[in-house]
Amino acid sequence: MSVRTLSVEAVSKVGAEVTIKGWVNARRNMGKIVFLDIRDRAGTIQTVGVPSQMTPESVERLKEVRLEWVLELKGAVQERGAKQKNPNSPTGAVELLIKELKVLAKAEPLPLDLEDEKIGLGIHLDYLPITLRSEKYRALFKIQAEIVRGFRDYLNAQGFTEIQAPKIVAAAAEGGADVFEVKYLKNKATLAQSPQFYKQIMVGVFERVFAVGNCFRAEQHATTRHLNEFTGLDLEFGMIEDHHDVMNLETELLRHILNHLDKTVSSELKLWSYIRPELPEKIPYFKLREVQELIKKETGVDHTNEPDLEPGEEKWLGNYVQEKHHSDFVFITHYPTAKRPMYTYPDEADPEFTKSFDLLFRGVEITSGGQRFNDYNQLVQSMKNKGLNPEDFKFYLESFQYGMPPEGGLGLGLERLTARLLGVDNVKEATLFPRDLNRIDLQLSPPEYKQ
RNA sequence: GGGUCGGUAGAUCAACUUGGUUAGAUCGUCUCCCUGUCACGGAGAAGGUUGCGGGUUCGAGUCCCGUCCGACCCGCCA
Repeated sequence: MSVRTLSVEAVSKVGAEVTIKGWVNARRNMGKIVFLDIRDRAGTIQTVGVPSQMTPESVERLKEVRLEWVLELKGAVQERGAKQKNPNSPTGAVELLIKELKVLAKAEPLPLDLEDEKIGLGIHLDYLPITLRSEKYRALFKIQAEIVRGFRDYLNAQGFTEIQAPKIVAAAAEGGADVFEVKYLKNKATLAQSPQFYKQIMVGVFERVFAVGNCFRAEQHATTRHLNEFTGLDLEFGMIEDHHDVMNLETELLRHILNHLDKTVSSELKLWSYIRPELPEKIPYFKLREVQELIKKETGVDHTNEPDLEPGEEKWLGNYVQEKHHSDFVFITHYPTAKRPMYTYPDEADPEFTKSFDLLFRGVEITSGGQRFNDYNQLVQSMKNKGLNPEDFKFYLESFQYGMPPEGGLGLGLERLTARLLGVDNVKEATLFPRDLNRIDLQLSPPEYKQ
C-alpha cells in the first residue's frame, strides 16, 4: 500500500504499513537513532530511523542523508509516546518508523538557510529555485494562486467569460513608448502592456469578459512596486451606467477574494503579517481634486494643479481613510482627461476630467479602471485630440463601428495586491520570477562573470 | 533616466569614525560523541585576493578616484 500524500488524514492511520516519498526538511541525528522530517506537497511528517528496525542497506543510506534529499521511505505509522507528541505540527501525534529507505535524489549542501528571515532580497532572488521551497514562500504563492482562483470564481458566477488575450500585439499601443519591440515580426509588433484593446473588443462578443495574463512594461524603473513583467487581472463588461458600476463590482469582487482566502489558506496567511483588510460596504471615493484640496487643508502642501497624486500622498491618503472611514481601500476618480488614455470617458458635467478611477490599497495603487468610450465617433475624435492616427487603430475600431454598448472595466495588479495583503515590502518578493532591469533569473552581470 | 545609501567567509553581520602585527562572531558545512529529538545537544576543524582596477602612504578592509553590482527614493504606472 502506498500513501501518496502526507496530509493529516493520510498519515494518521496508526499501524498502517505505508510508503511515502518526499524531501528531507530537517534531520536530527541522535547517534543511534535519526529523525528525518519529510515534506511533500501536502505537509510534513516526522520519521524515525532505528537501526534494529531497518534493513542493513537502509542503515548505511540513512547515515548519508542530508537536507533536501528526496527519499522513498517504507515503514509503519506509529503513535508517539505522550511526552513525544508535538502539538505544533498537524502530524505531531504520529511518526513513521522506517523499515526501508531508498534515495530518489541527492542534494548538494544548501548555499543558505531556507527558513532564514534575514536573507537579502538579491540573494533570495538569485537562489529562487530553492528559496521558493521554504515554508513562507510556499505559503505566499499558494495564497497568490487562491487570489487568482477567487477572482475567476467570482467573475464566472457573475456571467463573465474568461478570454486569452494575445501578448504579441500591433505596435500602435495605448500609451506609446513603454513597450518592448518584437523585431522578429515584419510588421512592427510589441509585447502587450495590457489586454485593454482585446478585452474591449470581446465585450462586443460576450458582453462580460475577464483575462488573467502577463503584461509587459519597458520602463527603466527601480522601485519596490514596479516590474517589467507583471500579472494583470483584467475585466471588462457592457451595459453599465457609469464608472460606479465598475467600482461596485470591484468592491464585491475583493470581498469574495478575501472570504475565499479565509476559507482556503488561513494557515498560510498566519505565516505572514496578514491583517485582514477592512472593506466597508461601500469603499470611500473622492475626486482627485477633492483629495488634493484635502491634502492642502490637512498638510498645507498645495498640489491642487497636479495631474496625479505622488506616492507619498497616496500613503498619506491610505492612512487617512483608514482612520476616518475604517477602510484599507479608497477610490480616486476624475483624473484629468489630458492624462488618461484616449479610450477614457470624460465626465459630461466637467469634460476636463474623466469617469475613471484608481483604487489605492494601503497607500499603493493596485487598480486603474473606468468607463470607456463606446461611441465610434467620440472615440475617433478622442484619438485625434491625443495626436493619434485612427488609421493605426482600424482593427480595434471595428468593434465600435458595429454596436458597442456603454462599457467599462479595470485592471488589477496581482503582485501588488499580494504584497500589500501580506505586508511584503517589495513587490518582487511577491512575484514568482520577477523581471527587472538587472535581473532575469540571475543578475545579468554578476561580478564573477566580468571580463 | 535623476538621486541616496551600500558591497567584508556559503548566509547574516562586526572591525571603518581615529589607517597599524595573525580581519572576528553567529548560523550553515565537514569530522567525532550521543536511543526521543522536533531550530536537538556536546567537542573540534575547514572556510576570506575585504566586488574589481588604480592612487595616496613606511603601511589600506579602513582615505581618494574610476568601474561593476545591489537596495531604496523620484519620474511613470498595475
